[in-house]
Amino acid sequence: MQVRQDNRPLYLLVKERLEKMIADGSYQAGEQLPPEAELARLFGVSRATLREALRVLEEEGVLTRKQGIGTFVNQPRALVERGIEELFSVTESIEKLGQKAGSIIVGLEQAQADKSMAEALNLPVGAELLKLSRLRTADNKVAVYCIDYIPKIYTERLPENASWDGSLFSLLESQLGIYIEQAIAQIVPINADENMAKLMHIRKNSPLLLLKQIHFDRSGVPIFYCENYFRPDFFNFKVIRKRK
Amino acid sequence: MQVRQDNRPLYLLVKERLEKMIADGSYQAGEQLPPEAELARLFGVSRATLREALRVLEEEGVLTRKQGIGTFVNQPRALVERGIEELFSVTESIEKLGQKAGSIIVGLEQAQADKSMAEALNLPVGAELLKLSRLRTADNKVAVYCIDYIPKIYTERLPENASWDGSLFSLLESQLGIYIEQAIAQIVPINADENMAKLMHIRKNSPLLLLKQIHFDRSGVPIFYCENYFRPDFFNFKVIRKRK
DNA sequence: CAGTGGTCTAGACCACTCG
DNA sequence: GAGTGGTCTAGACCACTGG
Repeated sequence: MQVRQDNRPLYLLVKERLEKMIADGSYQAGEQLPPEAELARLFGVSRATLREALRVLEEEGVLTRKQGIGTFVNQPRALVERGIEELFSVTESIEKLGQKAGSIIVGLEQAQADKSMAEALNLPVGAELLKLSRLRTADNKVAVYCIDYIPKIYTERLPENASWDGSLFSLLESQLGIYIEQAIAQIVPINADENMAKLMHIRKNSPLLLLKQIHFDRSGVPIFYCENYFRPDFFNFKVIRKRK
Repeated sequence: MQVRQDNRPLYLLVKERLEKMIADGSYQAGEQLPPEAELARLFGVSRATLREALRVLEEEGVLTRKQGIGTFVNQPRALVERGIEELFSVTESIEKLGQKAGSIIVGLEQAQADKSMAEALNLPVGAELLKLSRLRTADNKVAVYCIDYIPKIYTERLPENASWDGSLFSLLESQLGIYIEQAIAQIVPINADENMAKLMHIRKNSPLLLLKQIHFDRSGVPIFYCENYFRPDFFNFKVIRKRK
């Protein structure tokens, strides 16, 4: 009796078996896999299920499929580093480095949406915002300067004692049930001006990487905007670029 | 003469009809779609085909599906700009701006792979490379400074009269059948030194965006490495960041 | 031409969410 | 329990690639 003790989907099990066979050398890099029909028979699943497994593996870059030719094993990726295309909060970024994340609040003030900000956040011009300026530290050394602009419609629903010290992502999720799902980031190289240099303990004109980001929730509703100035000696930004 | 008969897959037609219905307001942003079974009936296709259409639309961020709840229409994306996560050659980037791409060759010399380069390109240390330095122009103004390192094993297979003026991507594909599929890019903000400033007709210490890229073919084999210095006043780099 | 992956169907059951 | 999307099957035909 063939029982599936695992309640995980069948195609994931197939995917794992394929991964193992590639890892242990049953199928070498560059080699062609057997036809889908044969693989399906081999694993004892329907071709649709096998194809779902192949689809995931192709999406992960393990395989390449070519119509009319076959399915091939790719070279293993040497670099598995997280790229900037994966969104995480500044707090998470610092913790990923294995360092302790901290915050120093520099400013907390009212602001009004100008034309471009209003457009980005889908608000009327002049809508009230909270402008939050913070220095973010990694092991007590300043690593990022963050300016967040959060619409008042959200901040006024936060409890009085809400803490601005940690991750905005966590605050929005735990207090308001808003899950930040993605962001559009604009990448700008910039030099530290006198003020910024003093705040971040770096020399004037040091190069910084500025990320201007609009954050969206699960439904694609823009939630807040921020400008983050990263010290390039603390962070190593990568991105996977794919041809279309 | 070719009349466009519709050979396109059924699921793409279904996808287009859905997109239209969303665009014309039949299904509003935030609204829940009918169940998959009903939609399949409505379009006269099997549920599997309908689901393929939904899968693509979800991948493109148009829809959100939640098991046990339903399928929902997302807010339309305001920004449809191409992001840096899509790979294109410098030539393509300039042409996308609607400007004329040109090249000025600054240097063409032999080089040997040092440890990090050898590791990146999966070559032995000391392997011979061609180092190609070029200024790339947009409407005859210098926009990018490119240094490409291409293993000799590829360049020696190129014809004598090969032109280094245009896109390396095109050259590799047309002459060697190597299709560059993706790249890993490291993003570094940097200031122009005296030499760079003179070459690019900018002021010393102007901020530049440096992209250090390893390019891979379809099978994941590293092909060549390059360093591109972009003038931020010519290029606007964006990236879509997604939470995992 | 033969062989490959790509698409499609009809029907079934499972897993999750909510009232 | 009722309703949703998630998974799975068996079989069929189509479209592309190469010799």
